[in-house]
Amino acid sequence: MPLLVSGEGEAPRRASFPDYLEAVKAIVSLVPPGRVTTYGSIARLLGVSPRLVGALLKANDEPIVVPCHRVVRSNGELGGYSMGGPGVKRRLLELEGVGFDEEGRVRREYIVDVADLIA
DNA sequence: CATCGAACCAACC
DNA sequence: GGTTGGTTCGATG
Repeated sequence: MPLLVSGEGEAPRRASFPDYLEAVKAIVSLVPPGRVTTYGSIARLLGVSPRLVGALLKANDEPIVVPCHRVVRSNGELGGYSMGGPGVKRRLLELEGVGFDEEGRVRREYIVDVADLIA
């Protein structure tokens, strides 16, 4: 059951890409530095498929204002990164204080669910 | 731990 | 009009 949004003076319509993009931006910016969240976590909150979240972040216009590097896979692997490759992504996270294990995965204790951030 | 399949929407060819 | 993506999750061996 997807979200419903209403533009000003416009009939309510089914939320679509740009709308979800806004939501994701807001959510990602809630994640504090030194912590990471997952695609699935966001997806559940918005009621969409995790795949869509990936597509959203890829379509993200401004990676600077929306730190998409703070979103990783649920098993701790980095996932992809459109700009600069995974190496850059890992460096950024390390810079923020996120810990990695020998396998190159984010340690569990650094991963938070967005649900927790709201609660 | 590794593999398989299904769910979902826009972009791309 | 078909394939692909920054994926996930449960089931199975």
